[in-house]
Amino acid sequence: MTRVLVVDDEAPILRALKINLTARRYEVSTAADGASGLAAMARERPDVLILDLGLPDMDGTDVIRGVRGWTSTPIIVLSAWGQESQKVAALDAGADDYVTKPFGMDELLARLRAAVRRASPAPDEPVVVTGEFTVDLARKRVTRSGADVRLTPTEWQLLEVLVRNADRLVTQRQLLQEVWGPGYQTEANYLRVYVANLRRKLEPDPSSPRYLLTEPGMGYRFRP
Amino acid sequence: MTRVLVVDDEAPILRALKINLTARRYEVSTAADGASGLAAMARERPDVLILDLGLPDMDGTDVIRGVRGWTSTPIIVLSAWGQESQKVAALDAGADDYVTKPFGMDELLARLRAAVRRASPAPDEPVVVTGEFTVDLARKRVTRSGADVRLTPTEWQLLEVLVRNADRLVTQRQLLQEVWGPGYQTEANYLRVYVANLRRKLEPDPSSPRYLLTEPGMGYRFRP
DNA sequence: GACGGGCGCCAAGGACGCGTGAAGACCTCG
DNA sequence: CGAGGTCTTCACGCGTCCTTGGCGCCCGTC
Repeated sequence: MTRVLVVDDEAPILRALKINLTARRYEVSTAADGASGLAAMARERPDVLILDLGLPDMDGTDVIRGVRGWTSTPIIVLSAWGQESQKVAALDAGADDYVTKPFGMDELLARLRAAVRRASPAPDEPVVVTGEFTVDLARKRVTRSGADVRLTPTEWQLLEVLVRNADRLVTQRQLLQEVWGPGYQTEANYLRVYVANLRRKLEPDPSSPRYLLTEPGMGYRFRP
Repeated sequence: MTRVLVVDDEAPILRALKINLTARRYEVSTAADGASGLAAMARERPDVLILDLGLPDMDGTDVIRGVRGWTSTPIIVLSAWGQESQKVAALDAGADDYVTKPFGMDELLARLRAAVRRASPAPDEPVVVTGEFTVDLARKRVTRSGADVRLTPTEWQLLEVLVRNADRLVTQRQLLQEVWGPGYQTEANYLRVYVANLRRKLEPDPSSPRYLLTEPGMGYRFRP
């Protein structure tokens, strides 16, 4: 299910969006100001952010920059009519789309669909195979010699990031950021623990890995 | 340079866009109806398509579907005010963005930048080759005659700075600053040690380097 | 021909990062 | 309310990498 975070300080709009989006089978969470919006982004990792520019505590473009600092989650911006310079600033700060209030719900929903579709251009290779195990990104399943391998949520997220960047070196910072969120960029401990777990479950010889390689001092690399 | 194809049947709008976009250093080509627009897409492979929905010969959403059949080039749609159902149909057909006429040129330009930015997340030159070895910046990988070369973090950082400034002289100060940070700008020792390491790992004859050259008294230079 | 600066090279120590096991905190079920 | 599973945190041993100093060589200069 697609998860949407709505950040707006006007309660009626918040309620209207929540009702409409929930009816369309989106999973909706909300925040009423910029600071708690940023916090919610990090905590809940929604698939899309709908952001009102007229927040009480922060400038809207600063919120956008705060989000863009660590993720490319699509951002749809809401704002009052006629503030064209704001539009430009928001788009340049990294917003993906812009809707002017008052807006039609149908238009917003269409833009939402477009944003989600753009963000997931992954009909490409949903399943990756190695000599030892196979990873099915779409089904979120891992099998090894025919049998399913049980992964915890964190283990799966970590593996997913590595597999999506197959053959690429993924920095420790990047891994921590994408799995645990910003603010964990120094907790390299977690990586050691969870990479060890994955190796134990996936590698033929966990102590001399063939697929989940560590690049000392830099990060990890998945080799298909 | 970014290439834009504008498809619109109204000559004044076509001219205005062409003038404004050209002034912004876009490379602009035009078409006046859907059929020639599709032909131009296939022929010229622009980086972005700006499409007016009100064309004389075809329905706008059909043009979008025709384009989406074979490429994911960003599409920005133009249309008259108030036709909300059209907007929805266009976005669902695969358009990336939507601008209502009359529109401000600044907004269109901002949306254009956003579309291009989304489409090309990799403005880098990811791989550099020499006669002896290849450096893949994106994958953070160095191969020499087919085999991977193991570099330590510091070695890699140093090599990366040199490769990104290929053919340019990089001063010792700059290298020390970018690899070790400010405050190390006098520790020229480090450079000697690590350049020697890199040469040992990459040069065919480390004692008479062909790719990692010393510029006495100044710094170093990478020659691809 | 002696001198000195800049560079290449080597080797040793100390610091740092990684893998590992284990224990406590936390959450989510039954 | 308890039990199982999951996440966090910590300490230890080991291997690697960084730092540092010294030495010799090749230049230029005096």
